[in-house]
Order: sequence, then structure tokens, then C-alpha cells
Amino acid sequence: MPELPEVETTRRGLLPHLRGARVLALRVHQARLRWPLAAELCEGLPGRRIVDIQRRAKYLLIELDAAAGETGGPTLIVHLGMSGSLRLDDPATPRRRHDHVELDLQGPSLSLRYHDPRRFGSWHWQPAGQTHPLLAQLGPEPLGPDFDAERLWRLSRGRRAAVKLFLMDQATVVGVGNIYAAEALFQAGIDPRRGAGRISLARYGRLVEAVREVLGRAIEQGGTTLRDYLRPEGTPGYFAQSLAVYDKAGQPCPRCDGTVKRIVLGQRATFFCAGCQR
DNA sequence: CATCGGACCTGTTAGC
DNA sequence: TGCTAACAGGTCCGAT
Repeated sequence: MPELPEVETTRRGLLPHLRGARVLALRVHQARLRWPLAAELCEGLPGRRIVDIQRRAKYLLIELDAAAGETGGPTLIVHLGMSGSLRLDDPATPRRRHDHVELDLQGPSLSLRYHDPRRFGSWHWQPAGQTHPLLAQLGPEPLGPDFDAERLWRLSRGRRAAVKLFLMDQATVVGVGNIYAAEALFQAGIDPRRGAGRISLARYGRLVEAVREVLGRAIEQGGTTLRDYLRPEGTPGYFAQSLAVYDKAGQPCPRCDGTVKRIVLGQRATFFCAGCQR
């Protein structure tokens, strides 16, 4: 489900409620997520106070305070996978099916519930001063200064893979998933099938601008709700109204007189207009 | 190295 | 109506 805008929307929705809250207890109803929940997480989390929430790529970084005698605090890392979501519930509200993990919070008294039908998401524990291995190999943030045309151009030389796969590779740039890759390539006028190594520096410049613009606008709209994505407060994101090509096979292209097509690239549905994407 | 396919899961929908 | 197959917002890992 969630790409960068949905994760960022989740972060922004949670932060005002969770900053300063204390985790009284962790209740695990299903430990078998993408990876089994680590024992050190279960032992280390209860009693900690949440200091801040950051985001790196599609990972939420829930920063915790230091225990007595420690110099820095550990970080609880959550990835939402394809179908994960976090929601703040009144503790009296019954748990739903697929609410796999809950945190009992104090100040305010709330239950933070992790819901994930497909269980492709994961929870990790990062001790103070360490970088979790999953975060070590990530490319730059798309909204940060290190994501630029020169980087895309340099990394792509000699690469024969389709540019859409190159763009979705988290070593190239993080946070761009299937929806926003399609939208950014449409906005930049680039055919998703084109070999990454056969795109000019100037066109990568247009792609960088398109990625930034699309992700930024999606964050402003609270992300994209296609089926079931909801923000932590339970409201949908509104970016679905702005989608130009994603999930619009057979519909007219918003820019030319062509028709949006659906193909498969890297086993993922890919939407584009052959009329104006070259 | 780069590239590809399979794997991990459940729920919803389209098609017969 | 009921069964089956395809498909869904991610990404790691092993084989080539």
C-alpha cells in the first residue's frame, strides 16, 4: 500500500499524539510479519517514552528516550509493507482482525494499533548509535538535496533495465513505488519501458522535477487512498483525484488524444500513454 | 555487477 | 450463486 507520501502522512498524523507519550505495554498478537518480531524489541520497548518520529524512505523511525545509564535512546522502526497501517484507537475499541501489534500508551491514554492483512510489513529494533542494516544501503531522499539529475544519469549509464524499474530501485532513490513511478514518468513524458541507460541528462532533470512535484503534492493531499489506506485518524488521502494514469487503463490521456495503456514491467502493472511518453 | 523470478501473505474482484 | 484465477500500494534473496 504505502509509498513515501502515505508513510509521511502517517508520520505527521501520529506525531502530535505520540510525542511525549509513554509505552506502557506492547501486545503482540501475531509475531510473524515479514520478519519475526525480535525479542530485543519486545524487551526493550515497554517503559520508554516516545521522543520524536522521523521517516527514512518508507520506514517510520520512532525515536525513544534513553533508559537510566544510557547515553542515547534506541529507535523502533516500522515498515508498512503493502497493506500495513497504524491507527490510534480508544483502548476500549475492540481490536480488529489483522491488528497484529498494539502499544498501550499513557499521556494520552491511547492504543496504537498496527493493522496489516498481508503481513508484508515489519517491525525492527535499532539500538542507540547504530544504523539498522535495512537502512544502510538506501539511496537519497527524493525531496532532499542529494537527489538530482546528475546522480540518475551517472548511475544509469550502461543499465539496460527499464527506467521505471530503475526509478523504483531504492538504491537509486527511495520512496517511489508503483503509483508515483507511473505518475512521475507520465509527468516527465518518459516511456516507462525505455532503458535507463538511454535517457539524457536533460530528461533526467525533468524526471527529478516530476518526482519531487508529484510526491510533494501527494503529501499535501494526505496520500493516495485507492482501496483501504487510511490516515492514523481514520480519514482517507485525497491524491487519488489527482492521478493521471495510474489504474486508468482505457481512459483518455489527460494530455494528448491517446489512451492510457496497461502493461506489465517487472511483474508490476504499469500505466502510461504511448502518445506522449517517449 | 545487473537482471530476473520467486517468495512472503490475505482479501477483493472479475470471469466463467 | 459459487468456484477459480488474477491482482493488489513492497522488497528481500537466490539463481543466472
